[in-house]
Amino acid sequence: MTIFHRMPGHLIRRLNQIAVSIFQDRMQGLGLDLTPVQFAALDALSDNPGIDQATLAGMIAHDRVTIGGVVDRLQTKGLVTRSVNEKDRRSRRLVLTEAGEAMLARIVPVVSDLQDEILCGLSDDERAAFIALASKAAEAGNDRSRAPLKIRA
Amino acid sequence: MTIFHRMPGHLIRRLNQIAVSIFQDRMQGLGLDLTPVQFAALDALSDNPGIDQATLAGMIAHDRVTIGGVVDRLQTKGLVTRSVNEKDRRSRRLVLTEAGEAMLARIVPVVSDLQDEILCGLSDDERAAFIALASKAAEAGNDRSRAPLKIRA
DNA sequence: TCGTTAAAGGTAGTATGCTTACAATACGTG
DNA sequence: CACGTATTGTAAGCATACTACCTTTAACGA
Repeated sequence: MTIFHRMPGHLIRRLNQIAVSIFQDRMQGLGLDLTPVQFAALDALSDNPGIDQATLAGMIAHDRVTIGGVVDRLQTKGLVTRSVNEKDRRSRRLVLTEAGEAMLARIVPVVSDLQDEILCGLSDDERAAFIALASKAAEAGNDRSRAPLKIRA
Repeated sequence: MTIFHRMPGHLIRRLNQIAVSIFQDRMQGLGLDLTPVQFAALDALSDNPGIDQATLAGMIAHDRVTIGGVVDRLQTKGLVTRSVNEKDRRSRRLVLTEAGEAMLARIVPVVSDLQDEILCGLSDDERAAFIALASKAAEAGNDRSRAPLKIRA
């Protein structure tokens, strides 16, 4: 065990690797093919129907290019519709299909449930402490990210 | 702010995004083109010269395929040599070049220093608490990852 | 109205980080 | 020794997650 393994950068990467793997296992268990970003996009679109890709990107802290690809795949799967916004022909209006809403309703409880599994090594108190610290750090570092979270006013 | 933004999975992804961005900024500040994985590989190889790609992958918790590509790029940059291990012709002996050792020596203090910046929103006590909790969670979830950490005996 | 600026989405290119599959090589037991 | 098995590296393919750049379109000031 070198000091490398105690560095925040490494630990955070490891936790992310574990979280993504657990997410994938759960989806596979349901026979679904959905990634964490795709879930985030569906969730944000359900709460904010009709937004464009750049706004969506800001809501879930991704860059526009990545979200373009994610929306492509959600559209191919029939979960999202993408149409030119006639009020601003640069942007695309994104709306969940019925299948998209149904998919989201089905997986929301699963995704909520799996969150505890990511931190299964921690007690309830420790998990709460971790979430509080992680929230604080993520908020403080928001502007250091390439794709900051942009919460609408 | 939806509940989504308080989910460990999202927070961890955000922290990783922030950490990678800070790493990239620091490297760019030094005029270098080195990624976090590439640093991890150089660090592990400096301590364990002559290991093969699979062993390296286990030491830094990545899969073999990813490390194959990383080593490719380190070799192209002249930081690592890769040669067939005559004792086991399946594997490749990886050794840092002088340039690789020099590069590592140059960036180790920078990388160590930047760790605090990742968690700049936390006080010293909070940062220590975060690291302890993250270490515990990462260790507990190690086997859930697709590429678990394999510490040599 | 014209010209500058800015914003949205796209393409191309790079690097992670995986999956599956396969060739070459080593290793085990019968 | 032969055969089945395991391991190393790699190829092909997919999905993030970016950068840099370009086109289209909108907004705004003079």
